[in-house]
Amino acid sequence: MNETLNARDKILEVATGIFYKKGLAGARMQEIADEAGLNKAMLHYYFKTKEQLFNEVFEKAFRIFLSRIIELLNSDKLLRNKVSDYIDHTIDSLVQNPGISIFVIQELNTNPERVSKLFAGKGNINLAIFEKQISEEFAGKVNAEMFFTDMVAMCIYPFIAQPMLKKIFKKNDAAYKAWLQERKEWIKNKLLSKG
Amino acid sequence: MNETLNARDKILEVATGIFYKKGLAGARMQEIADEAGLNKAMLHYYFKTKEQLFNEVFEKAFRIFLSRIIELLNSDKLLRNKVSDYIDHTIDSLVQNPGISIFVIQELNTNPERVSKLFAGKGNINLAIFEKQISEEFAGKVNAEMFFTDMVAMCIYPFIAQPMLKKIFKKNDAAYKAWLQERKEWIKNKLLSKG
DNA sequence: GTCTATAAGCAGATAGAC
DNA sequence: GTCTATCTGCTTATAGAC
Repeated sequence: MNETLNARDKILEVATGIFYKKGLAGARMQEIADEAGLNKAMLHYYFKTKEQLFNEVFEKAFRIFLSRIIELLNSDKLLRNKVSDYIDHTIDSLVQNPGISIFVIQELNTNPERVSKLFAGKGNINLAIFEKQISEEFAGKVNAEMFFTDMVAMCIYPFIAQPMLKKIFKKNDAAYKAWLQERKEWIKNKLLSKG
Repeated sequence: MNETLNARDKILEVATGIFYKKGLAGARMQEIADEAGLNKAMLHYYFKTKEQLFNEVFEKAFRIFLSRIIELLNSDKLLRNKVSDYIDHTIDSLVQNPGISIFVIQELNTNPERVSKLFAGKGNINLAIFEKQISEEFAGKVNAEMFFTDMVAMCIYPFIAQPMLKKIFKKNDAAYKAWLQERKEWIKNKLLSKG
């Protein structure tokens, strides 16, 4: 990315890529050091332990993955704008951060205590407003939890299952990216239609 | 589960749980041995290396996760039966195999070469029949790739994001399981309605 | 701040007795 | 088949020079 980063940021950038791909247990400090162009001692100088380096990477990932979504859902935008913005933002953000969804999900599963901590901090997702909007829009026929799950699932799953879907649909990287753009509109229609 | 398993099967059973939770790199042969009630030497006696033990676990997981689905999709059932059966089978199967979805997805991501190998073997997913059925049912208005992705995503995502969704929806294990049963019917309606 | 060299501990794998 | 004891190599982490 950027060649003018200081050592600490360079380490973080490189560590992000490696932790995303290999997880905490699979990543090697040596590999991070090599790819960042320094030695292991420097990693420990800036981050003390592997776990601390990992924590910084994870917390940033979680913010990217979730914080704007919480904000958005708790806002007082119109439902269809809210949904539309969620879909655009999520898909764009995941295209720009390859591997982030699996990384976060994997870690939250290995380490479920994190979920409690993280939600306790930044403020919870408040479904109340969303629920009210859904109920109004669909005359009580649509369950907010189901709607929310559908929305998130339809956006995130294509990233989680990317290798499998590429294979099944016989798409290369470029074609898959284009397909994800099409998919934005598909999801909006699917969610907001009154079937 | 079963107390009358022979040593090899007991190891496999225990290893499955541990690999599901911690992955290849995070799992410890010592932990598997302890939980199976024997020692590390026995693990190597039956499986030679950790990787070979892991491979057996993964291949079985992949079969559970995918093989019946391929069969089903390639069958000549009516579309609505096909979809309905897929949803019921997938959700029931994932309820009975906690952690399997993340495990398979994680491994296919760490190790994408596996995807090619596995699909090369058991026979590919053939979308052709499915595509034709969709096109007929929805008068050409529904794209088969999008439909397929929606179907899979809506079923699997609730398992992948289980810790997060439990927290957001404030459900305990029992309530979440009940909700998953409700969700079966919700997904069927959502997919098969003509909005 | 950055490096080299090394300590300390751990985990996978094997040898060999029973 | 099952065990204990041990080897070997790898990985995190630190000590200490510059």
